[in-house]
Amino acid sequence: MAYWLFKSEPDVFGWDDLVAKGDSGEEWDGIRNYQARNNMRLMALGDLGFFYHSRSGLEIVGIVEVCALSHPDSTTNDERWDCVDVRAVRSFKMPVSLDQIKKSPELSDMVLVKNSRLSVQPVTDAEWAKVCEMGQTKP
DNA sequence: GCCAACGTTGGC
DNA sequence: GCCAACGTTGGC
Repeated sequence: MAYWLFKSEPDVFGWDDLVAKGDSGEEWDGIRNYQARNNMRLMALGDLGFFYHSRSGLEIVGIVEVCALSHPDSTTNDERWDCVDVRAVRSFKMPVSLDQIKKSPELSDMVLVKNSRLSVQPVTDAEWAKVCEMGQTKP
């Protein structure tokens, strides 16, 4: 199983919005970046991901699960763009801020730090464990 | 709200 | 195939 990180602006679609969608989850649509799309194409059912609030908030607030494999993005007719569906699994007890992540030597290689523009990105097993620990949340 | 960094587009 | 121009993202 692989780990990922999904970014969203809370003013547009935040963690609470995904939680409100319940177990059926929601399309992670609107991605118009090849690297992000390619990452979604690599995802398997049951893969887990962090949910990160960009622009405002700047913290990891929850864990999501991939509940539908990559499929055409329903918000466009452009067949280049695919997306997965995700559903909320659990909230972080303590959100983990970008600041904390930047200060943690173990997390200095996270894509979140190194390529802040990539909105769907891979997370290593070690990074996953560390962030969960910092957030006092079950991995 | 600004702007640096990055990605994409399109003329040549 | 290069690269200037443009558009978008996201931290600050």
